Amino acid sequence: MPRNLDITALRSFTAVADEGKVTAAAARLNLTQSAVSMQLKRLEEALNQPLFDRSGRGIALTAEGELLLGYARRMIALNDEIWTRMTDEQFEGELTFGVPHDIVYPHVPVVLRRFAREFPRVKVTLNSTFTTALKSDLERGRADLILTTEKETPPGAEVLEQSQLVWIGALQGEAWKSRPLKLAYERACIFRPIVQSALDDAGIPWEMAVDSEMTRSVEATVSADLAIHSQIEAAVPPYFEVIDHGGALPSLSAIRINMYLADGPKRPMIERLATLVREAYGVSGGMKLAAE
Amino acid sequence: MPRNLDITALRSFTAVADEGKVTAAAARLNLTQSAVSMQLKRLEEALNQPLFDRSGRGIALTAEGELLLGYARRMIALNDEIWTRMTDEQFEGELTFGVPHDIVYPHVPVVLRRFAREFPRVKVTLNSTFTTALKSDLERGRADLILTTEKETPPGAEVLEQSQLVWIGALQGEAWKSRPLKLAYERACIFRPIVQSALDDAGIPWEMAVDSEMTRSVEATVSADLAIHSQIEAAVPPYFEVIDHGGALPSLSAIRINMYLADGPKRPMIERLATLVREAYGVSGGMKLAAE
DNA sequence: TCACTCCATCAGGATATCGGATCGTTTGAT
DNA sequence: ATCAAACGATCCGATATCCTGATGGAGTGA
Repeated sequence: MPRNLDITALRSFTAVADEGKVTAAAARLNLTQSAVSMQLKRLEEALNQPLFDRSGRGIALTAEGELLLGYARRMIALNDEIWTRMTDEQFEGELTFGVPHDIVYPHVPVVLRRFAREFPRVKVTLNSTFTTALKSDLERGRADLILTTEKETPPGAEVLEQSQLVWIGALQGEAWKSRPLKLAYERACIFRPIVQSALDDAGIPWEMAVDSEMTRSVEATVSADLAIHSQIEAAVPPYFEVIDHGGALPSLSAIRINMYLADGPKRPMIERLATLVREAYGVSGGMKLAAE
Repeated sequence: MPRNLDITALRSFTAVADEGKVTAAAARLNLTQSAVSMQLKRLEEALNQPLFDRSGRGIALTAEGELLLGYARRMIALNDEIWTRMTDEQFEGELTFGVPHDIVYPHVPVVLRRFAREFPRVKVTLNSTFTTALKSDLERGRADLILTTEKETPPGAEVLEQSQLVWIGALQGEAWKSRPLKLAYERACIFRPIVQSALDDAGIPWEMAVDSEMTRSVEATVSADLAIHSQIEAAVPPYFEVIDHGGALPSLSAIRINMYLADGPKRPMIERLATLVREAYGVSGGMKLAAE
């Protein structure tokens, strides 16, 4: 006794149920009438149930057949979903995801992992530079989805999180006490002008201890307690700590993490990636939910 | 190119994914190693995707394989659900459903129809007599589920609806104005003593115009406007109407529609039937929902 | 380096499935 | 009442599919 249903037979079954005639169903399926008839017979024998009422012209479902019909449709739908998911071109390709390097953690790795699980045939390239570079990438079509750190949320952007910019340094570091204050920033870091003008306004002398292109240099310098840096409160790496300066340093402005989506044929997958990002940041994503 | 997945192959696929080895999976499936190996090959060829990573000892899923694994489990689960639903003895048998004749409408036909759709292999016998007879049927195991009309809700019963007992008569009938008041009731009708004592208390003379075993006789007499009857407000048939007596007749007591479930091996299906009854009466059925 | 394990592949045979033809039944028109 | 058309079940021969058992090659640990 076969324990497994044959999807082909279920297709014939639903076709016959729809048409009410074996011959018509067979024509629609590009099969012979005899083939379809045999499939129905096998199905009935396997389940040991009469599925059709053959009295009279044509062929009508029995109560058992009605029950199976619902299940058969679900089965076929699932089969087809698997098929498109695994083979359809729509679900393969490449996506470029731009994220400022300082907010890659903690959420982005999780998002990438989940997305890869859902769309294994899509290769996601993570591009982590600075907000300004990312925005130009998006405009030129060199990125499909970007996150940014900005003071405002311009039109076309979607805010994921609003967080405070805070001073950070080495664990139990003392560098923040020295004057002139030693800073370490990448050249294009968007926080750099914010920090500099805040210090100028507060009348605190400062100097750029490291003025590099490389994130590594900055990290190393801060780790060695030779300079301090600033970071969004929600994304401080574990090997640094927020400086408890007790008012000795100026407060920094609030910063928003924004998201921008590119348009185009890849939009459905971009939306899906964006949804995962929203979930990671704990944003409801109301529209998407409402649509389902 | 096959558009339909083979459940057998999916079974092998999940077994291999679980075991991590083709040989072990084959043993579990009572198949040869080569058979399983070829099934995997066919799956990969059909989907045109590598599902396993064969480098090294054993065999591990690729990202595509992981995606398929989730789907495969759903597919197999659905297949097995269909199989048990269509062939398992658990879902065939007979059920006796006892309902007082005067509340068969409007809900019972709907319930029976839905239940038959869900369990075509279960034959439901509808037994409609009087509340007292139904309760004794249930106690003697001659009924699996009964509804009753009673003033109270005894322990072991569940109230479905509380409704007023009202006077009914023929459409635009005048019979309620005559004295002595002409009544038509079946001999065992549970409403009969209620009505009689209400009339006695109000000092209204009455006589039993029809005192029959047959519902038909009662209906015919009332339809002919020769007598009046009483009925639960929520279940007045369309060919009768509630008498607008303006206080000339006494108010009748409130009546509850209760439900009793028999215990035993058929309990799961009885529960399901009870759930449909609750839904029809608009009762939440909290416990059942909480359990899911 | 040498067994040992594990998987892919090949050849042969059993089984399943399909297409074409035939037969019996129902149905509606004459 | 009769008959032709429509329809589904079934039989037969051809083919395709799938399984078993055997063989070979690749990786692995002593």
